[in-house]
Amino acid sequence: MKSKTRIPAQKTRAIGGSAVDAIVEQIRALIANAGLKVGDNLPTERELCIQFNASRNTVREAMRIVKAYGLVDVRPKVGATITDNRLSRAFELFSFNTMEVSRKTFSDVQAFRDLLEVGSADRLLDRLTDRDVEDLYGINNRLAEISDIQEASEVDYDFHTRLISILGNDAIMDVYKVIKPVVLRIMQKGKTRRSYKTETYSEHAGVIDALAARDRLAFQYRLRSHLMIGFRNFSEEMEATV
Amino acid sequence: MKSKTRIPAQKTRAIGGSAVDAIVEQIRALIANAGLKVGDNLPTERELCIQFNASRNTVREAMRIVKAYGLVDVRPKVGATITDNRLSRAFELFSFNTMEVSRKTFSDVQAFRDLLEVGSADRLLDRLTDRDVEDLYGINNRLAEISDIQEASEVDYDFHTRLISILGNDAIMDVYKVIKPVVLRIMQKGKTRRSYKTETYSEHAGVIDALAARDRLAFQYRLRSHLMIGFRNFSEEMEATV
DNA sequence: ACTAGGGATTCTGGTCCAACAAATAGAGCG
DNA sequence: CGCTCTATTTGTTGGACCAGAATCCCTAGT
Repeated sequence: MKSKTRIPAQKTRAIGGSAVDAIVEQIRALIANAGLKVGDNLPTERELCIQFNASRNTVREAMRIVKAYGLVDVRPKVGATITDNRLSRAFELFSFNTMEVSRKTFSDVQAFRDLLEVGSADRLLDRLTDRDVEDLYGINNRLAEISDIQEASEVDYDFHTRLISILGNDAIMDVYKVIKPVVLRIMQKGKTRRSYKTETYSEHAGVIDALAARDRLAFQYRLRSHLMIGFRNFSEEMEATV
Repeated sequence: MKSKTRIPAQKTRAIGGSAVDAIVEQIRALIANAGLKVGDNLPTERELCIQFNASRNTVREAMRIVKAYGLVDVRPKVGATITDNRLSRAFELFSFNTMEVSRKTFSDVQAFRDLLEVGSADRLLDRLTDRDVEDLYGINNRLAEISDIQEASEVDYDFHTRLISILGNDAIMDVYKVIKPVVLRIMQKGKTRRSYKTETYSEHAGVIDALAARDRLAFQYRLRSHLMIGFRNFSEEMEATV
């Protein structure tokens, strides 16, 4: 056996996790503990090799992950610079538009939206202002003037986001932003089968009417129906393809 | 110069993009064009090397990305199996938050939890099994045997996570994982003022009792009270400090 | 002859290494 | 001031070995 001074990360890593995963975690910890801010630089790959006792390939694979997470921007000669593009990276995950959202993902997300949008009716009506109603009508009217499905889905998403924004809850808004790509995909799916200019439009209008009339039950009923219709379309689609 | 039959990917790659990025794109196209569904397998790394005309390390870095995107699940000897964990990965990007919990963040997150936990009572009771009740009692009993606040908070979090898990909704579970750091801080804050061995414990027990009795209203009332108590504590704390 | 068990083999991802290529920040020079 | 040149850093390559899971194959027992 050759004389090696260092013990490979392979041997020392915790059971169950790969060496790469462990190093990803160490890099995260490094950023957090060293108090590195946006614009600062990480040590070079070779320095990290020494520091983490791993080969350069392993460190590189870990760095790829951290880069994919949008935490660093790495350039030749310059090294890895701290950034924060996590939100935009989250969107990129779903740029794999060639692959369909799986059925379970779809139903989970729709159930989640039902919980958020229908479930928050009380607080929604508490905080509702005339301005909110105006905006919602305005957004919905844009739907009737659009001929592109992609664009119509964006407007549809805007409608639901505007609805949720009434709650004034940043945590919920952030989550809504993250699931935007999936929701868009779901909406596009629905709009290939239905005429958004008439059906989606009138369903939205019904929801706003109920809001304006402060009719909680009507609001919940119409909104839930609206979400469920999309679900039925998707289900049939899946049955047909599979 | 050695006689090489193949031209390195390094040379042939498009301007501006790395070879790894190009291969990620090709894998993506492969999944789309071959019509691979969840459960199917990708070719082996060595096969992909030949197919994409790249070295194994390059293919591996690309595969790491695809894996990080939640599109495949890679296991030794078995290979890369198609999955769809993209939503989960998208949320994972934000698990890096270590920011301070402001008062608004606190109240937003608690309202969010109320929406998720109290709002899903119907479906929760639909899906509830004896096993769930057993587990919840088990977790809660651990609370009485712990003397460390940090650890008690973890158990408290486990309790609420186990509760949510009854829904069988991956999207909601993922969201819960994301807000874990904030929730833990909230819980720690609450537990410095109250005795978790008696108060938190009995509140949880009350919630489980209501579940076991299939009493929806009692469940919602007790769970909401439980969440609100924490809110009141934190509010006072904040007033005092700020 | 047939089947179940177990051991050997093969295949695959995981890690490591030592080069070389390409890009570029920065030093040095005209 | 602008150019070139060098040193450093990331990017890519090909080759090697390891651990472990899947598979095959041989043997022993019925």
